[in-house]
Amino acid sequence: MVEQKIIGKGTWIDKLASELLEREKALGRNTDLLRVESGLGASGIPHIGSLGDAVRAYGVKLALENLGYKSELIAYSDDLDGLRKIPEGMQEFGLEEHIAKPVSLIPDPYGCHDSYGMHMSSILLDGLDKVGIKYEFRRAVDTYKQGLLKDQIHTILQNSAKIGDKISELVGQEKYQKYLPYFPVCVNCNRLYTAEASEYIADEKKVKYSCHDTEIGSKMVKGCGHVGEADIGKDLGKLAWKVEFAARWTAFDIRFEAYGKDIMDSVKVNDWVADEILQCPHPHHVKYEMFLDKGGKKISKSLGNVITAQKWLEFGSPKSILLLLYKRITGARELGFDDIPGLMSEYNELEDIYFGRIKVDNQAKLIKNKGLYEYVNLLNPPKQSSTHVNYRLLMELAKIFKENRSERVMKKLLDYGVIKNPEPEIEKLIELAGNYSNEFDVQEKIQVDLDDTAKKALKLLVEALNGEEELEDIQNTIYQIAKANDVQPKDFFKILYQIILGTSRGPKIGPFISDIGRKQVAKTLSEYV
RNA sequence: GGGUCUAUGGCGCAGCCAGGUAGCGCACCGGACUUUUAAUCCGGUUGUCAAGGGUCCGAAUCCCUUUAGACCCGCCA
Repeated sequence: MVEQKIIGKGTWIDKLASELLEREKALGRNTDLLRVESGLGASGIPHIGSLGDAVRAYGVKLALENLGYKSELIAYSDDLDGLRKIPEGMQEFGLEEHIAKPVSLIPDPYGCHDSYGMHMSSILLDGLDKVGIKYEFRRAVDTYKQGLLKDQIHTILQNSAKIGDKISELVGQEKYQKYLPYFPVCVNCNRLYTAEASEYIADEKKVKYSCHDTEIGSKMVKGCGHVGEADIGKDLGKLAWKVEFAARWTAFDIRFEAYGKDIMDSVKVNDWVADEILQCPHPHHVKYEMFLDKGGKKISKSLGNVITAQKWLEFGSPKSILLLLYKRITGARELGFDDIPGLMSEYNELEDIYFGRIKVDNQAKLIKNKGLYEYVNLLNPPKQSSTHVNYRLLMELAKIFKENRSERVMKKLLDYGVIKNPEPEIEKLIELAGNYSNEFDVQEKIQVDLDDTAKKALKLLVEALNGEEELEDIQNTIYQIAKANDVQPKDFFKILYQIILGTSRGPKIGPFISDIGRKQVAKTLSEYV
C-alpha cells in the first residue's frame, strides 16, 4: 500500500486549500494575503444555502491559516441588485412599486435598517455571527459609489463586443452582443434593468442609456422613457453578473470563491473575463449543489419554504449547522429541520472520536473525523468533551413534560443517571429539543374507540387517580381495575397509551403517569369517559 | 439545446471527493427486565453497492459507456 500524504487535517477543506496554494505558486502570485470571498445576496430572505457559501469560504480561510498563510473572508452583499420578485409572505408591504429598483434604495419595510437590502443582509450576517464566523463586510452600493471597480468597468466596456461574442459562444446567451453588460440606475426613476445601455463613450467614461419597458420574470416593468448618460465612476449602476465577479475579483484580489451550480454559467464567463480581458487570473473555485427541500425542489429565497439560520438555531446548536456544512460539499442534498436530531447526535459521536472514546481503525478516516470535529469548532476545539445527552431522549422527555420543562426534564436525567450535575449547556439542549418537540411533534387528538366496559374501567381509574390517598403502585391499580371489569389488561393499557401518548405503545405506564402528574392524567382521561 | 447531481438491506439514508473488513436509523427475530403491552438494555437476520467495461495486489469509492430519476442554466441576479 502506498502511504498517502495527508494534507492539513484531512478534510475536503484542506484539500481545497492545498489545491489553491499550488495554483498560486504555479501562477507565481504573491501569497502574503489570500482573500476568500462569499457573495451574500440581499434580495430575499437568506436561507441556509447562502449561509453555507460564507461558512465554507471561512473554512477555506481557516485551512489556509492552518497551513501557515494569512487569509481573510470578504462577505460581499449584492445590494445593488434590483428587486425582481416580492418574497413570499411579504405581499402586504406594498413593494410592488419598488420592483427593479436596487434593493439598497428600497426602504426597509420593517423599519429597522437603512434599506430593504440591508435588512436582508443583516439577517444573514446575524446568522454568521451566531455560528461564530468572522468576516469583512462590504456592500455593492459602497463599492460602486466609491468607484472601486471603475478601471475594470472601463476595460470591460471597451471590450464589450468581444465579451458579447464570447458569452454567446460559452453559454448561448446573445443579449450582450447587442447591449453593454452594464446596467445604469436610471436617474429619473431609480430603476435598473429598464435602463438599457447601448453605447460606451470611452473618453468620458460614460454610458448612454434609455429607460424603457422590460420583462422581468414573466412581468413587464415600465420604464420612464428617460434618456441619459451615466458616469461609470460616479453615477449609480452596476455590471451585469456575467462580468461583475471578474471585476470584483480583480479589484479586491480574491483568490477563492465557492459557487452554487445555479451560477455555473456566470462563473464560466467571469473566469474567462478575468483571465483574458482583465489579465488577472480568476480565483480558485469549488462548485456545490443547492440544498433541496424534502420534496426535491430547490430552496428558493422567494418561495415560502425557507430554512433560515435563525429558525434552525431554535432547534439545533450552532455546531449542528457547521457540521452540516463542513461534513461534505459534494452531492445534492435534501434538507429539512428533521435532519437536526441526527446532526446533533453526529456531533457527539465526532466528539467521542476526537477524545478517543470511540475507536476508529482506519487511520485516514480517524484523522478526517478528528479534522472535521476541529473545523466544526472553527479550529478551536474544546480541551475536554462536553456532557452528552441524546437529543432524541430529550425530545421524548420534552413531549411528556410541558410545564416546568427544564426543571423536570433535568430531574429525570439525573434520576436516569444520564448526567451527574445540572449544567447550563444541558438546560440549553432541553430548550432546543423542547422547541423541536413543540413545533414538529404536534400531538393530534386521536379517535379512540371505547366500549362501555372500557369506559367504566376508565372512569374508575380517573376516580382513583383523583383520589387523595397515595397510590403506592399505579401500575398495579390499573391492572386490578382492568381485571375487575372484564377488560383485557392488554387492551386497557393500549387504550391508555392511545389517549395519553397518541400511540399504541409507550413506556411503563405506572411510573409514567406519576411523572406526568396523576391529576393531569385524570383530567385527560376524563375527556374520553 | 447545454450542464450538474443521484442510484447502497423491506423502507429512509451514511460511507465515495484522499481505494484496504459495507454501516446507521426504522422494521424484523431472539434474550434480559416487566403482574399486560411497551420503553430500555444486550445480541442477531437482511446487500450482485443501478447495468456493463477499465485501472489496480485490492474498487461502493477512481476512469469510460449505458439506463433511470431529480435539479440547474438557456429572463435576471
